[in-house]
Amino acid sequence: MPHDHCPSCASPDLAFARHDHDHCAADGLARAEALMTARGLRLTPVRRRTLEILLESHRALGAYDVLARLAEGGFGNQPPVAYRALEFLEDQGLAHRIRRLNAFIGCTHMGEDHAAAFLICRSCSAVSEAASAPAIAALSAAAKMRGFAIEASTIEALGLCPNCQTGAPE
Amino acid sequence: MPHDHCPSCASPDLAFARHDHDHCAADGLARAEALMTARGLRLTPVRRRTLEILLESHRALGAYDVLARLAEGGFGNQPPVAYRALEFLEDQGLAHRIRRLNAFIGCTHMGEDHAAAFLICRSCSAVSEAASAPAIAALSAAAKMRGFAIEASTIEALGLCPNCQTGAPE
DNA sequence: CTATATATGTGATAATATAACATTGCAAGA
DNA sequence: TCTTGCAATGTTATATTATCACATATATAG
Repeated sequence: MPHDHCPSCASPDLAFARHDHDHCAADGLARAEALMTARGLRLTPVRRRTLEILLESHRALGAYDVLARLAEGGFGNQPPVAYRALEFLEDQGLAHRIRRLNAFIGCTHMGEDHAAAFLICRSCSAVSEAASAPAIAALSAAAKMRGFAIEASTIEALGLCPNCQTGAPE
Repeated sequence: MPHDHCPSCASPDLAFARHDHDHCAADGLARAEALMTARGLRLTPVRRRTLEILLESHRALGAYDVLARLAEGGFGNQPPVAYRALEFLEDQGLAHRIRRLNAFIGCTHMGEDHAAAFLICRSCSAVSEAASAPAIAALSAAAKMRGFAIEASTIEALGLCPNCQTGAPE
């Protein structure tokens, strides 16, 4: 399932693939702007810069890493500055929290109204985003048996990305 | 899939069901002892007590909650005491970490050599353990497309358990 | 232009987790 | 039986992650 908005994309997700990352990041930012406009919400300077920082790589960044980068740009350097921006981006589906790493990553499927699953490389820390719908469907069977109503889910897999499978530490 | 070791069990997992919890907890402890013996490892007093504490309820407990309970019993009350015991139990599959809650819960499927998925009630905090194999199978498709090798996974769903679906805060 | 809501800044602190090293106690082989 | 070595526990200190509370600033609607 290539991105229909990204003609150069032939892979299900770019995180592990060599690609024009400048394009990738710029595109993400543009999509975010468009979404915020459409929703009547504001991608303020802190929020925009926070997203920009996250989109610089396909790796998850801790809130304090983000905060340090924000401070470099003249924004406040107290934790709430970063946490608030990150929370906003997460609420809007522009970024995701990776619970396994206590860290955050820019979304690579903005606007696709998605619940996401993540593949996290334990060697290079790259994170690829996948649709979680199939996994949730599987979980739903267990939920149904128990009468449990699922509202949100966290689906993360740790392992090795294709680039790290040769010669990575065990 | 009822527990074959538990004749009174008609449900896939007991966490949300009324049941003889004394039996449930005692059984868990006994199974843990048996497993440790079989593996030639030691369920020392701290570890045993830690497991006992976790098995007292089908709720996840923070490491510091566990620590306080351990201290009551005369064990050390510094964080590593709890974290080490919890880590040991987790490594042995006797307990699980719930990442969404930064907390730990006693395993309800000891010895079944399982990767587990969790259904977490946001109202009463009860946690039910399910097999994660089906969900992981679904994720595997995405992993395969990307050439990613899954080694471990975190699968957690947040929602409402059957007991909390009527009249729970939105 | 002003009232209001939204967003940001700041200081303090809470909650979670680990590092490093000392001490104890069990256990296998001399 | 010793003793030697390893596994487990205890303790101090500190790192990391996250939130609260309140002051200030900025945008937007009326």
